[in-house]
Amino acid sequence: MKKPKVTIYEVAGKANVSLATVSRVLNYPEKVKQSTRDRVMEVINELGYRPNAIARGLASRKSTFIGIVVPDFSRASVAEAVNGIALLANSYGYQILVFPAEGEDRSSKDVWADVVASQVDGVLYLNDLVLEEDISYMKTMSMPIVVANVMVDDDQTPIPTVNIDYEKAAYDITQKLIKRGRKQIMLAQTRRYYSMNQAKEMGYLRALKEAGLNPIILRTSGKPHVNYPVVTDFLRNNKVDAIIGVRDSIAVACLNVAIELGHNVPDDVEVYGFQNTRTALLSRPQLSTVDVPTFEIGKQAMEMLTVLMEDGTLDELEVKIPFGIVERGTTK
Amino acid sequence: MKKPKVTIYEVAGKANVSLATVSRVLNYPEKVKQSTRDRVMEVINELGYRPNAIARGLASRKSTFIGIVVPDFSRASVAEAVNGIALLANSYGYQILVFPAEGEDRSSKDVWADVVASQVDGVLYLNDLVLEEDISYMKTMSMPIVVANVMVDDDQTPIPTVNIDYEKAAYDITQKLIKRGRKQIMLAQTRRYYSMNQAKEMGYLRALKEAGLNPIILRTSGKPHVNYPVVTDFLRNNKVDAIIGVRDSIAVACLNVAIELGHNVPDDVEVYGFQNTRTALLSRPQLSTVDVPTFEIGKQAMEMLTVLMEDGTLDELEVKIPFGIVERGTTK
DNA sequence: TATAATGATGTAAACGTTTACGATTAGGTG
DNA sequence: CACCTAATCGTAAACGTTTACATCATTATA
Repeated sequence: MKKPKVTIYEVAGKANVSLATVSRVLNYPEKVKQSTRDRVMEVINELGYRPNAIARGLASRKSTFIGIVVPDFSRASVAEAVNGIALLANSYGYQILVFPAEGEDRSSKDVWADVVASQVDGVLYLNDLVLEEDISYMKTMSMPIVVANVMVDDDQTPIPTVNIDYEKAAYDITQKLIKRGRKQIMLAQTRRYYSMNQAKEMGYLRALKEAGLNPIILRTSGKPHVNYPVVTDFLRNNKVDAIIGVRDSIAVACLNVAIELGHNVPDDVEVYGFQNTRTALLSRPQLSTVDVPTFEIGKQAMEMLTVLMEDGTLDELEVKIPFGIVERGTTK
Repeated sequence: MKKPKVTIYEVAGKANVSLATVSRVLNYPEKVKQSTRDRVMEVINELGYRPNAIARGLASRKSTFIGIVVPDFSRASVAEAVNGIALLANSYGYQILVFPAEGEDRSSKDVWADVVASQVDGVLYLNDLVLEEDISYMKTMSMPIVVANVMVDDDQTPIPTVNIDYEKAAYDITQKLIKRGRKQIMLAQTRRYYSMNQAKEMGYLRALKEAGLNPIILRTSGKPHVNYPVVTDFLRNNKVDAIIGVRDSIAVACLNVAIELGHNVPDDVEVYGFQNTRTALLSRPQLSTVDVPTFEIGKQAMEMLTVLMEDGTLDELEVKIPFGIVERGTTK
């Protein structure tokens, strides 16, 4: 059963050429004569030879590995983005190494140390939560990095990012609600500080201010079971006629509570979410939400990373992907 | 900004020892005298030296990389499992390479070829869908493989697997429904063939047969938007008093349709799902479901893989993780 | 005190590639 | 035919580690 790995030497031997030639047919086919190229390729197929990626990485001083640093795979947004990344990475011949940044016992320092040790050619950072510590590590790294779905506040040392314009998205939906006559618009916000959610809050506040309305912000968790009582309590004591959840799951939690408290959705209260995940389709009524093209974000980020790795330069450092607003049953 | 990578030579030079000694303090600390070990460690920290994982892999003939072959990251079950895997992999010093198996243009052959080229020390296979082709590739591979959340039908060449007993889980919930007097129990099944879903169907059928009841099986998609019309149509024309969805999302879709058709849940019809994802918590009423400890499955699979990679032998080839049944608002 | 055993370190050969450089050959050119 | 250029290929030195083996120092044994 043990398959002895076939090396470049055996291919070279069987094809009556030097190992350098074999290497060349793989890497610079145009540099070798058609006839020998064919002969070598035949042997390669016959023997099922696959160059050892490790040795190749060592010799060429580039690993063809890219790293993805993520806090938590189970977040829907990152999983989709990884799909997008994988698609492109593959076609560019890169392999993907994942570095889960979570875990109490793993500090940022450890994670980044692992990243440099692994010799990846570039890094994609997909954290929702902006860690100052991570940002400062990124700035000292010598390898290409692009950051997706995170807003980096500091403008001193710009880092390539790809995002949607969360501020504007929040502004847009808030304004829509206002135009439809809504006056008590609540924002269901996360308790922890996420740069993206902060941006959403900014957009929300800007729209309210322009209309001369007062903000109603409820800071709570992202987890349904802690959400329900908090939201129930809040909605009992505060009159609202519209709710914006910074995530679909939070929006749906609010939606459910509102309906159980006897409100009519969307007549009495309208609800918007953010992300357009599957949960938005599985609520009753179905959730209106901001459509965040996570897959596209991942693809774009990977695209930018490849040009960086090929020593190219980016014409745009902070890319904004267009977003959509999908109206379903929770709005009018 | 360019950080010249520090190599083992520089550490050796600065600590006045040979490179072999440095290597030893990292790999076999007990083999070097305390005093020199301390001195070397000091230099390592000072210089921020991290061994080049690639070179290490080449020299030691093991990469400390493991590969995860998955069809789709956005599936909730795999994302959670990856979290579990990552946790353990890290503590064992393994890095994770992901191989997305999806994509029309990528054949199984390509994927597995990439896997062997990457020189991973072991592979975790997380596909829901059992591809005969993949199974046969796995059997010819010389590296350790463990398969999680997939049922491998063929018992000829046993492959290490970790799972929950889906057949029994389905049997259990079906039986529960029967005991509560339900007679028209519908199974909302996927159209494509998934080995796990097949197992669920078996358990469902077994319980029904024991009770002398007739099966009602609806084969549909996993996607909400195609589900709704199909399920609506079906429920209009068939009387059912209980629904089991092979996935939470399918169960919730059925739940929503049932309620919109005027049925009372859980009085007129009860609903069970499978997986216990976040969607189960965000439905109204909250979904009763089989709790699949995906995270644990991932952990266990990784655990088994490490013993395989250390040339150990597994005492149990097909591990079954215990499951739970959580009763919420859609059952009585 | 001589010798054996052990412990601590150094030397150098691997690991499987890529790639600079040089050698050879073939194809023109005058 | 002599010469030059370009195409083609081979030789050998990297890449940064691990590790078998050799060497030297130290301690225990007789």
